[in-house]
Amino acid sequence: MTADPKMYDCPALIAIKAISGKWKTRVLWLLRDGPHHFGELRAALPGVSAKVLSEQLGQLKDDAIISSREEMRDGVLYVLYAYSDYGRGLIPVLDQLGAWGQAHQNR
Amino acid sequence: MTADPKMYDCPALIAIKAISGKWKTRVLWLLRDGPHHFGELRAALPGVSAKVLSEQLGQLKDDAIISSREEMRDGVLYVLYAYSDYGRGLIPVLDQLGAWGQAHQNR
DNA sequence: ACAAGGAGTTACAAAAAGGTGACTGCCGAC
DNA sequence: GTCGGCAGTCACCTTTTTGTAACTCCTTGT
Repeated sequence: MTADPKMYDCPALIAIKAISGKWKTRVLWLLRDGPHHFGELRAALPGVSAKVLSEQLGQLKDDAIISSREEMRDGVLYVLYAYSDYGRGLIPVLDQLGAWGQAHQNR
Repeated sequence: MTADPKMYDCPALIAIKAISGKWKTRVLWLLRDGPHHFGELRAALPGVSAKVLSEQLGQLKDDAIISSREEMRDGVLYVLYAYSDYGRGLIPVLDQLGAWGQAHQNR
């Protein structure tokens, strides 16, 4: 990835690769108003499978955009996902992307 | 697409769908400094096939981000691709995406 | 011991995206 | 009329991404 010369010509592609995926932007959208655990995300995203959600959360974690912490509640384990400080830097970008997307939708 | 309720929750996804594709951002990058014809784009993007380039140019045209016009030069037909006025509105978004991508790359 | 709730994982299947090589259509020069 | 340069298209195949269903692990309460 870093060794790919074609990538150099287009830094935007690096950003896109980090946030594209059928559910990633939606997850990132949901996490704006605070941490959510796996089951909440799953319930909020009708149609997502545990497998794919887990994969995409893993990729967002690998990119350090989100982080997770475990929490015991009532003897049951919850894994909470939230933006990392680094990941929060992505929010303005997502906002601008969203603004353009919305305008594009009803053009 | 417009009828998909899940889309509503995440306008950023609409934008991403419009610009994601292995070559779209790179094409958009090249078109910043003026129109280019098919063969030029192809030569500037080592590894792209005529089929896929043609497909992606078609999608960018369908989204009205770029436009094309034909031109005769030396008895040979060239098809020039360039940003549309509407598409130029995407440039600041790509810039911000690129800035984040670059920072992300060497984090 | 076992049930219940949460968080995944695994093997497999389907769908979408991208790639290949050969082919077509157009136009003007020879 | 045939050749060369440009802009694609077509049928087919490979790779990547997403989806499905069944299953595991962990912890506390009964």
